[in-house]
Amino acid sequence: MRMSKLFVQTLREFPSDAEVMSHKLLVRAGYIRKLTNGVYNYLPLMWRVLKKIENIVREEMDAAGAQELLMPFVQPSELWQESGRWEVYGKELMRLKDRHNREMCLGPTHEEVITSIGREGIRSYKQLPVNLYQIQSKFRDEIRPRFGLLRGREFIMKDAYSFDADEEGLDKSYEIMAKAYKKIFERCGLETKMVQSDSGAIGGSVSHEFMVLVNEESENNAGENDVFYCTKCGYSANSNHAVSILNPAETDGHFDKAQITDTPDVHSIEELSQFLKVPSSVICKCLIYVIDGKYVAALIRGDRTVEETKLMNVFAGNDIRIARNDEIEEIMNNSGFSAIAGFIGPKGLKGVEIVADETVKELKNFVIGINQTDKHLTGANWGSDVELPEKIADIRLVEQNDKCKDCGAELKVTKGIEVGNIFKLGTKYSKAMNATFTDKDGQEKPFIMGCYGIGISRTAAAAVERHHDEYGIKWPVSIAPYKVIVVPVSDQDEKQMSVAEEIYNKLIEAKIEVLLDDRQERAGVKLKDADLIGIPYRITVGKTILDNLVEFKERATNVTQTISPDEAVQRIINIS
RNA sequence: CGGGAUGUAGCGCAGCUUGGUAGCGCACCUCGCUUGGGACGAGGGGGUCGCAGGUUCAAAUCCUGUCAUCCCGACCA
Repeated sequence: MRMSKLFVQTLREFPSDAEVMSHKLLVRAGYIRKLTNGVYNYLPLMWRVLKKIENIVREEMDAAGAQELLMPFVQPSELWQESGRWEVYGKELMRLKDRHNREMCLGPTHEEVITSIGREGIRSYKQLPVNLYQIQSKFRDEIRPRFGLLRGREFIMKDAYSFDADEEGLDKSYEIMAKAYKKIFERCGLETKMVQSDSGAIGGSVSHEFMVLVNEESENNAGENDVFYCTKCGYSANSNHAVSILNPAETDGHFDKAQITDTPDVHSIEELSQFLKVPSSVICKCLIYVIDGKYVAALIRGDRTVEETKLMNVFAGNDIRIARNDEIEEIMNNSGFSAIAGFIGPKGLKGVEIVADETVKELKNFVIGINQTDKHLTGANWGSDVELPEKIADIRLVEQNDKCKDCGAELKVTKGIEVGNIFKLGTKYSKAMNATFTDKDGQEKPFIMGCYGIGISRTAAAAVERHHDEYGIKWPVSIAPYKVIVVPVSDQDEKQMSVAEEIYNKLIEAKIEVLLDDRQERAGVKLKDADLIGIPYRITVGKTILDNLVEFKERATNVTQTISPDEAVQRIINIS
């Protein structure tokens, strides 16, 4: 491709509305352009990158025995009613009506559609297992789209769905996908970590995420997830799912008797700890949440933090948020109290479900709110002063240096970009939607399903996050839009131009994806653009061509060498 | 949903306090000159100042509303 004809506009400055590097660079280098909030045009260079990633995904999915198909982007509400998700999916589901006033939605994922395909097409266990996948745009009306391609509302995703006759079959299908994913990301030039995670709105039991770790890059960290991992045994999990052994802390408040103590204007745990001169770990924190519209009080040791996803899962909820002050007021009114936030306790709460984290069980002579403003109960004990809630669960956020539950070593935390995820769905959708097959024994049984996603556009952005420098992008060769760019320094110099053309033609002949910068620009512009766009190899034809020498540059390392044009061509051909 | 900020040419921005008919850099077009790291000179094109009302002889500027975008928070008990 000749640069003079290539549809690309590079910018001299970074766009003002971009925060993370992948967003800044992809816009500046002319790969993407925002159409509206969270929705981007993929310009020709970007589209080449996306197709590269898609093809790697296709090759590995096909090799793993999956078959590609394409499902509609617009889906009827009926299917979502069947699965029960029409009600629970929430505002992220973009709903619309057709001319007959029928309710439809834009596909944020395709479990419902694939389940309907499975139940129509698979009648017998003899047809199983089946794994079907597609590569397609998804639309999720995110609360807050950001970071360019990393969290858009419309994005390209590969989603695969497996159907098996039994759990063993699913385990096998899951294992095959886990292996395929590892290979896919490796081929894309991305090192990933497979971590345990919460299964979220998709539903199901077991799930893992593939994370690109980005902690090393200090400024503008694009990693939206905290990943906890054990340095010894390899345990790793998303913070929404990670568990640990209770960290040791002072659990005895050393108050000699239970009594109501004045704590005027002391609202936070930190203030309370300072005021009473006790460690925060002997304070029993009580947080009021709203889960699917219902009030929940969560008790946790004062030095620890509630993990909202874990808490929500205790109640099998879909939506969680901390209660507003007016809601706390309502609870107080209903329970015959009048305390404000900061002094809430579990005792006597009406219309509120109570759950306690494991951390509060062992507390002795502790401090707790009693629904009286400016007062706390000190020296409290379970049973005699406050009832220990029946519901006890692990609802705490793991912290760095907590001990690994598998081996006892210390856990560390790092930031990650989730580029892929795999779920064991089980029978969640097949049961709800009555998708069954006839098993060996003649019995009608629901499919045991799994689903497997890869964010294609996010993977591209993650690659930029991982591979760039101050001058621009450094694409891994496997997903670069072009492999090599030939740059004649002066378009006035006939010799330089003719050699550049010659190299260009030889590379085309060898079926190499090559750019020729034949623009009438000064050398600086062409060299800057080559770095910015991030083509992995550059062959620069300058004055030294009189000695039959060109410059060969590898973008990944920025190492340059002076070699003959023929050798440069040969080197490119040898790099596959 | 709450808080903060911003909307002026394709991109980056100034002008607004103190109202007077819109400007700078980059990009774009023409000519000259220049060619190893985003040159230079001369000339030129491009903007209903987010939108809608209001105040005024006069509004990018003041007032009201609205829409959009960006950032932060979503942990205070």
